[in-house]
Amino acid sequence: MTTTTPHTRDRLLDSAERLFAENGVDATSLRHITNDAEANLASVNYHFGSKEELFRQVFARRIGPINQERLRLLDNCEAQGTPSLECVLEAFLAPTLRLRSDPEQGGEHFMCLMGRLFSEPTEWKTILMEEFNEIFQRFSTALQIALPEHAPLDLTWHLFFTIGAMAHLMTAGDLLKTFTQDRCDPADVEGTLRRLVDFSAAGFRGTSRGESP
Amino acid sequence: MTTTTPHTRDRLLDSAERLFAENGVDATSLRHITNDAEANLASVNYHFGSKEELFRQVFARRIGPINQERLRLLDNCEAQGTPSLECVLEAFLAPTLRLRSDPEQGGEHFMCLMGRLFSEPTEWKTILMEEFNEIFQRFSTALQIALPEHAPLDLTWHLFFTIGAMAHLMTAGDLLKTFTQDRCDPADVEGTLRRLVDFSAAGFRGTSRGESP
DNA sequence: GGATGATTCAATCATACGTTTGATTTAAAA
DNA sequence: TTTTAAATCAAACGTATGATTGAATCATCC
Repeated sequence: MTTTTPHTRDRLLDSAERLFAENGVDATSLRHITNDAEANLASVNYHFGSKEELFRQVFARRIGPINQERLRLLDNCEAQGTPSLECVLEAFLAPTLRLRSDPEQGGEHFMCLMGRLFSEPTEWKTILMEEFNEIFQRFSTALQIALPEHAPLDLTWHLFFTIGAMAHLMTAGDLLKTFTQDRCDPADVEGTLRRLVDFSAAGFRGTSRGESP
Repeated sequence: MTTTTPHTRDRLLDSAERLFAENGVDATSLRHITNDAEANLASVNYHFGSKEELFRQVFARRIGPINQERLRLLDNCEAQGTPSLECVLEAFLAPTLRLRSDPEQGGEHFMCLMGRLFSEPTEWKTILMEEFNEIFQRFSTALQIALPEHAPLDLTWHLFFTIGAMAHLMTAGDLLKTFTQDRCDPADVEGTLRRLVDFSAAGFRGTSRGESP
């Protein structure tokens, strides 16, 4: 918003995003961030006022476009009449999972950071949830249209499970790759997305067979 | 292992477990812990040597019995011939989810702590994974027996998704309750367990219908 | 009861933290 | 060129951290 902007502010956001993701918010000091960004220690408080506000801005910079993309994809689904379950789920999951292959941006770091936020103490978690409320409501109704015969309460539970699987991919995807000696690789974003969409869709629709052997 | 044990050491473990779960490992200081446990600051380093070792012991105290219970339940499944998918999944999920209703213990705190560990920086995460490796291998083969027609790679992906949903329940279950104004309540442990088992089982078996509308 | 080892305690260590200050540099406006 | 505001800088603020010390206390055994 200033007349001419040196990019110190953006370097701070980039470094903070990466270090928050790699080491956690609490474990990342302003000195780590300013060293990494090759900026003065005081620059954080000059540009952002506090560490908490820096974190909020790191988050706000990315979450808006991501959720916009979610709604855009959902609109695409609904434009062709009653949307399919798979289409709705993909609209929800794709924008975050695709961050992993964000072209030459730090989207991968943000993905990891956002995933971790789900399990962070309440203080930070509420920041995430404020932005998520609208999305949650919007997709809940879309799911009810896609699966009209299911109880709304079931859909809520199932969406919650799906979010859990998504968050786990965001934070521990590299671990899966290590564990399986690269035979499962979340870096194949579209393949991973298809797998998660199919798994969740089957879960939403419910078991197709009886239970006891 | 000493002759007579005052219970300072146990009070430290209990307080650390609770505070680590509520505020995060990094954000919990030894002074918070010792104040809560009504012990002297130096007692942590006397009994455990360091904060990291305290954390390891908090974790080691619980994870062993939990994983033993997992294997016991899995043995129960396999004792009756070829185990059903639901039985195997329940054997995997129940021991952690049931921590929420642990009788007068701090199991709920540990559940939250363990769930967060999945998304914690590598340093702490590896501690979790060392203990998890055997369980992971054991249940992978059990799943292959329960679903012999499925590719092993698919089962690995699906187990990963299931773990994600489980971890999300452990760390953000209270959030689901708040969001739904108590209409979804993870405190109903057996009901929640049944929902997750059914959801995952359907996901494992795959979609029962076509995709496009 | 005195000796011995285990535990607790207050006090302090050096280091790191987020934040603030006031001077200095930079760059656009007059 | 002078003026003015934005931006950067080194230095310090007070507080908190994990760790350590050596004396004091406790319980136990000879």
